[in-house]
Amino acid sequence: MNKKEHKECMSSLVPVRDTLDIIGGKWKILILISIWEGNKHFREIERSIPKLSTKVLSKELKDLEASQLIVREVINGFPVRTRYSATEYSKTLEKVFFELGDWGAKHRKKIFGESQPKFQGMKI
Amino acid sequence: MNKKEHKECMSSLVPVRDTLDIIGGKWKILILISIWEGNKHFREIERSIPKLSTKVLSKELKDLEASQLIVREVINGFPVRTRYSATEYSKTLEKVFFELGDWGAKHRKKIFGESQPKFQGMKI
DNA sequence: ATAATCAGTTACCTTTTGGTAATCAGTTAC
DNA sequence: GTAACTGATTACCAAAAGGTAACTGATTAT
Repeated sequence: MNKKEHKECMSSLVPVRDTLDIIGGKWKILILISIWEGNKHFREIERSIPKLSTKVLSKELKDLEASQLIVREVINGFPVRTRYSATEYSKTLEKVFFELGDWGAKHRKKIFGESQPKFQGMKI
Repeated sequence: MNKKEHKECMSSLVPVRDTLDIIGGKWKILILISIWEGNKHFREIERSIPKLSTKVLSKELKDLEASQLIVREVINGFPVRTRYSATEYSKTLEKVFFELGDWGAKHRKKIFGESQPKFQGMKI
């Protein structure tokens, strides 16, 4: 066994980690999907995702903005409102999402049989 | 705005979360790739991944085994050895990995330009 | 006047995660 | 006989993540 090659062979993994750093974690994709589905405002997004606190939402939105997946606009008005929207760039994640969802669905069948749980039953 | 639809629309997300629960996190894919690349034994895998501690590796291997992505065999012998190997089933993750890596590579280019960091430079 | 809405921020505390070092038993090399 | 290797497990501590509740300031509805 040639131990020389151990460390170098892992470099293929860096981009994979990059992606997971950006969309991984408990909330990022939930939030992205919520915005894709049409939720635009802070409270609206918050209410669309059970158990998500304002503090965490606030932080995650900043992360997503920094990754250029969403845009934040402040609308001056009576009660100040902000509008979050998904960028064109965020749509490049479509294939990634499709594969994640596809594998997850098949895996769920393999493990649990045919049952398809509701969002409620999700362990968050 | 019809608030009725908020909760139901998120159900598409469940399988995506399932997948991320299984291969997400700091170490899971690193370990899987290490095994795919040919590392078979506990110490061998440990040494192939900088900064990975025995405690965490031990836990992650159990998780991966529970997800049926790897198999653990104990080989009775002089110093007891264990052999970890990737299952056929783990190969169904190929497309997922490809998309994760592909998006990550493009994203890295978008953010940093052409530079391609070594494994060493990885933030772990 | 009082309460509620909007979009957050802050302080405080708990839970989870992760790292370090010691230890186990058995065997081999020096 | 002493050290080192194998594959872990355990106890102990540090850091990170996450939850709760209070509060901002302006406005509108009761």
